[in-house]
Amino acid sequence: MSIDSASAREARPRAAKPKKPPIKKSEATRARILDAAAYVFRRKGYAHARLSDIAKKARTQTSSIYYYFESREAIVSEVLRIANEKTASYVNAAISEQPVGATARERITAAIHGHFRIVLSDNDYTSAHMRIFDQIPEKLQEHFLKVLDQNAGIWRDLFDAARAEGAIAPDVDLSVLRLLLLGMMNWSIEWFKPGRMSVDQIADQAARLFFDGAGPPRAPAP
Amino acid sequence: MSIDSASAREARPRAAKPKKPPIKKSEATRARILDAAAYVFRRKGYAHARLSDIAKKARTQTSSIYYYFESREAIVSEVLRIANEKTASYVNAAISEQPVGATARERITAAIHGHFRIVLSDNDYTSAHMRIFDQIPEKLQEHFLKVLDQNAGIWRDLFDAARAEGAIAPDVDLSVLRLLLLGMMNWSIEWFKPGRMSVDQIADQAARLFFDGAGPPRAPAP
DNA sequence: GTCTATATCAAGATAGAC
DNA sequence: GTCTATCTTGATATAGAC
Repeated sequence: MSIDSASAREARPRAAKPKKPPIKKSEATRARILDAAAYVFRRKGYAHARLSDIAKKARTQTSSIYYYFESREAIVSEVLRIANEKTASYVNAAISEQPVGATARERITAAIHGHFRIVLSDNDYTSAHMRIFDQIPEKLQEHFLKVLDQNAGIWRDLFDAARAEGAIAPDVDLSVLRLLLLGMMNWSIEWFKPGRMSVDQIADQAARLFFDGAGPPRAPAP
Repeated sequence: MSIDSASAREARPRAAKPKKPPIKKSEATRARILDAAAYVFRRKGYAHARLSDIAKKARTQTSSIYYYFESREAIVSEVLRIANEKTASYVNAAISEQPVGATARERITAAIHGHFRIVLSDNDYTSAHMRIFDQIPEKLQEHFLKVLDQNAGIWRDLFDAARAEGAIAPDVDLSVLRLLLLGMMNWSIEWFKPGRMSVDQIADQAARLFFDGAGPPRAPAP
């Protein structure tokens, strides 16, 4: 079974028949199942999510799921693929909203805001990804670790540019810095409760911590 | 079933009988089961850990486990209790190793080192705690969230002292700061691989990031 | 305290009618 | 494409001999 099998279905162009609706029913059902799976995985984790839970949420039957996916694993694989796609495009969008002449610091700040927004959004796909990643079969984990590492490329580029501009001190290890920052952001799903502070306020605090630290200002070396 | 049922067994003093070894066999077996449980939970997560895996690792029988614990849940509860105990005492020890006149910054730095050491140690209990927390039954989660919050008291005290000393800028939100820091540290278990950098080197980078940020030094306001 | 055997149950997956 | 019925497997938990 290919990891991408579920995603390989494309809306194939067909001879124009005015009466046909643009979205086929089967596509809609498949989408409902995926949405339901993301919903259930987010709330119950991978191991405790039953196909019957997913079927119920998708308003269909457990056995009907097998018409669309060949196994439980195929479903989770597709959910994770979509989650990664969403995260990457979200962070990329946040960065490219910055004006052309923006400094590296401004672009990193924008990326931090984008990442917090997606992590703390009510998006079931990305939340499910965080929650279930270390419960899925090893094979899938290995595959998606590669995807994750590819997506980290955007951060590496950002950090390299920041160093070149002098926005990151020369004696800081860029890899560790990136991993510490991502951890700070990703872990927020464990404690964030809407209400006291907005997502953007938290992102501001994090960006400030990232560049300036929590301590008082200190003079540059003479 | 009380959450503490498993821990309630104490080495009860008994009339001195020189021949008796100080550690009863049953205590040793129980400890072996707990060690094995921590080992398996760490590697497989909660849901995928089978009692038979634990029994095998503990060199006993699945059914024998029920002589020591009344359920799977009782085992995990005891593992988590021990994990919390270890973490708290580790961080506390790191702090109290500092000399009496140490600054808040020095004590926080020491605590950061202590926390990284326990998170990235090869201790199965604390690693298992990180891995399985969001897979355990809700009732247990609620209980241990309270324990976690109690343990966070040490960080709150540290931060309050730092603010009083001016080591943390006045416009930083202390709660968010603490949660961001803990996330940065806790997430490290996801990416740390022994080799390139030591745990203490990572802790140094984190402490520096925490107080001074990754950016270049900036002048204090005049 | 430990072992063998087994009851019980839940969940993924499949068959085949409609 | 969807439904009912069922197969199959694997895991927790218990009974009872030793």
